[in-house]
Amino acid sequence: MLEKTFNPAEIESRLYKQWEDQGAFKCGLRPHAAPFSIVIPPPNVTGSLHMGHALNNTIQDILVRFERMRGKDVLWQPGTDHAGIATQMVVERLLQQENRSDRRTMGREAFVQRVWEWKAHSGGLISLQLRRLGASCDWSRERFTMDEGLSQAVIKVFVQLYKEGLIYKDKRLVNWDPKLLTAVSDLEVQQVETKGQLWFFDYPLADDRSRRITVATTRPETMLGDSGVAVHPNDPRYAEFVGKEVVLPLVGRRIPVVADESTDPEKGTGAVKITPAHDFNDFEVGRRHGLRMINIFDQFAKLSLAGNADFSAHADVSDETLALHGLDRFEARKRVVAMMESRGLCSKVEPHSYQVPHGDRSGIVIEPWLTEQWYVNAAKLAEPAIEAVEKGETAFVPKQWEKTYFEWMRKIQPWCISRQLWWGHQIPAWYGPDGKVFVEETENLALESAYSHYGTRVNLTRDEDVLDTWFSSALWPFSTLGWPAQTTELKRYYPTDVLVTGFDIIFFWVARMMMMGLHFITDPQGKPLVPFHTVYIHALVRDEKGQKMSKSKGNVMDPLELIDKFGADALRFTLTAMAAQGRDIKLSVQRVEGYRNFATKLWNAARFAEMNQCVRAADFDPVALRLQVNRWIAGEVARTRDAITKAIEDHRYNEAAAAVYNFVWHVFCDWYLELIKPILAGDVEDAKTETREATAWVLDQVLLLLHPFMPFISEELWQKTAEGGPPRETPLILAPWPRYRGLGDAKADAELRWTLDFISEVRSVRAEMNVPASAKIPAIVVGANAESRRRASAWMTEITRLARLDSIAFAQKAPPGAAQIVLGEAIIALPLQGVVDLQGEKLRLEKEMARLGADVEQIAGRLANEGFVAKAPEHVLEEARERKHQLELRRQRISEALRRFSQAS
RNA sequence: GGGCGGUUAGCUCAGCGGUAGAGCAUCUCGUUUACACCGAGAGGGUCGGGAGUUCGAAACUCUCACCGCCCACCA
Repeated sequence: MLEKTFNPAEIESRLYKQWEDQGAFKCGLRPHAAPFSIVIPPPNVTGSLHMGHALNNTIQDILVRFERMRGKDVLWQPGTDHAGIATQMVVERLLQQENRSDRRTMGREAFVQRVWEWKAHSGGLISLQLRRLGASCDWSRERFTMDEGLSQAVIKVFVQLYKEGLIYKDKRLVNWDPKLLTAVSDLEVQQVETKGQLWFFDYPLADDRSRRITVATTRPETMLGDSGVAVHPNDPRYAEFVGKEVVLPLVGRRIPVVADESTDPEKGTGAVKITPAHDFNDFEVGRRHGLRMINIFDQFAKLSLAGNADFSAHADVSDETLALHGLDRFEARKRVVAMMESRGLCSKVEPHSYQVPHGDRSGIVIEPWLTEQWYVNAAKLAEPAIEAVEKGETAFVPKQWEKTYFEWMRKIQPWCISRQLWWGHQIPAWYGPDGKVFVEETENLALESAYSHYGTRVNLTRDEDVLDTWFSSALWPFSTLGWPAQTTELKRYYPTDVLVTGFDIIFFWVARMMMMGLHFITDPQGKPLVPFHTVYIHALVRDEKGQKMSKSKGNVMDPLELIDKFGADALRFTLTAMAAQGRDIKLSVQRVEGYRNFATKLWNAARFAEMNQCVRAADFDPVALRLQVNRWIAGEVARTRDAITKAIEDHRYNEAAAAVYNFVWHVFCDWYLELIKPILAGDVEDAKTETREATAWVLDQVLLLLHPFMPFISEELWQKTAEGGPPRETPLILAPWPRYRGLGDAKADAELRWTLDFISEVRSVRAEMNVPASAKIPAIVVGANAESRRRASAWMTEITRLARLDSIAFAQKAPPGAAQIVLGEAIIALPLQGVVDLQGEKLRLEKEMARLGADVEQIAGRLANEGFVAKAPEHVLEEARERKHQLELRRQRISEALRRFSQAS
């Protein structure tokens, strides 16, 4: 017996456990079937489920459940990412709260140990939360990017790329995060629009201190590191200065004025101070002109002047300048400005808005800083990755994202992969006494290598840095399958089929997986393999006002709360229904509530079936149905099945959801169940039996078709409806996706269409004429042909019930004072004397007449157009002619009705 | 500056060259025993402006306006 109300919370955990216990999520259950594989975008081990995850994993789960039902051998590979910076920050904060020693006093080994402990106890919470969503991952294969095996893959990749010259060490400017004290990659830097000021500083000419060149800057404090001034070669204002020297105020250093194409005469004063060690553009200018790189900051972005050869060696550096030593860069800014002002060298200050780079994790201003780091030659690896998408080996859906991918890949910069952190994959590089580097998979191999290099045993010290988290994520599609070992899983499930992800990590992740996959994995013939054939890029989930959800805005919707309140199925269905391609999702609680109602609706339909003994029959064959209503609904099932199948194949999830929703609610519940009530209540046993079986069958099909979207309620009903019928062969999750042959009956469809129209039209007129629902009125069918008379008689019970009529009669003429409805060639007259407002009815008919007139005119115009008749395809013409015919027929009937109407009054 | 989206009913959005759609909201009616988390019905749109292609444009092209997002610029 089904409970009166559907209670998702009660069934969800029970069913999920059941599936897991049954091993339903496991790959390899169907060794002879075609494989279908998806790797999950590994969430951060520190993460908890947010709306983006909910959408991302709902889509994956739909695909996975769909393909599993289609009989494939499905692998949904789950796991988590060690998330270097994020995790290290979490544990450091924890240490701080516990008032324990910080990581530096703890030491590296102890700290890393502590992170592992944290991971064991609190990490991976998100894996549990994914289960609540219903994600049918093969948890027996769960992986973590710092697992032994995956770490092996990381080391191997690093070493090989190094030996191929695709990984190298370089000293250049990096994005330095002075809070996290590590380099970060370009992608981890966010430009933030900032309101600041533009200061105009005068630099006196060395030869003639009365003359000055004025530069404009947003970063006055960096002037201490200036080693030149650049002007545009064609700028007449500064032509005479080029080649001369100016004296850097506060420091006294003589620095040259150089001409450089990159200088924009329009910006600032057209003369720009050059600080090669602290600005990416200046770095290039400095390199072109051989300017000195003067580093004025330490790792905390504090001024570092004392002991700095560029300052202490110069006698003309004032004590006041040296007193700036140790100041934070922003404090230094104020002091430098004050010093310049007091010397009369700050000629102007303007308000100025500009983009300032911030660390996306730390949130503080990034400092370009000169350090030695490890880089990947991304441009080289990008070549085959670009080509693979060009050739369609990997396709993006929607396609427009390919452009984004190409844009970035074609001007890709070297990828800085070293991080000055402790949590992560330590770089397999060892240094000899003279600083020579040995990159090997193990320390022993490095020692061997060093031995043959030096000819004697030496001590090596390992590089302290770890790799960017995305380095290991880039290997995810094959490292999780066991690579570098040539496992059977790797052979069977790689390349994976679909990657489902958000556009925000196309660069971070998708592009890098393409590069690494193509570089390291080949087929038996040696042809490089893409990591996935399709990349489905989904929208971002925003709040109902379209704002990005964020904790600081307080507009975060917690998927788990929504699951608690409305059920996982409702949340999943909401996200699916709204997941149209190419647009962000604005999520509102109301929508979730609406789809919760949908689940309840289905539940109640199942209860209705149960109450009416609609039990599945063992040898049921929908093709053999006899009753028109049952033949019709079977055809509707088949159409719905095809629509859903196609929509999922095309990644149009919202359309798939709409198709199943519309069928269940508006076809099955609103019409079919209402139409069969008289049969079920009647005493024609054959009809009753057939209809019960048909209803049970349709409900079964609904559960099958709905399962990828709403796995819980469908599985629950699947099991509950097993009672009394033949035993279920499998749980729904493993049941086959329906395929039908021979369903769809044009005659039944036409008959039902006619009947449904009859009912709808009468209802509509009744409502418009304010006929009380309690008033049962007669209907008189006028001018009906034999078929319509047959139909009216055959469907008498259903029509009178649903249109609330007391009888249907036939006549040659409509009675006076009746509302009249055109249905095909016939007119349905509703004698409403006394109940109806005659004037109102007349107006109604006239209104319809006018509307019809306009429609007929429009279509007649099209058909009168020679071009249309000559060039439009035949089926379009045929449709137009048929429609015109129908409209004219209808117009004729209405005009007859109007005439009769005026005769009567 | 470079690139990519968006503008369709009050709101949120589908619409993939051939009769303008859904959900929600609104209004009217309804305790007909599956369901008020319901049922029946209704109102509401010259598809941002303009031009073009086409027999035919909400859809394709161009252009303008406004709104987003991404990337590159700390003068």
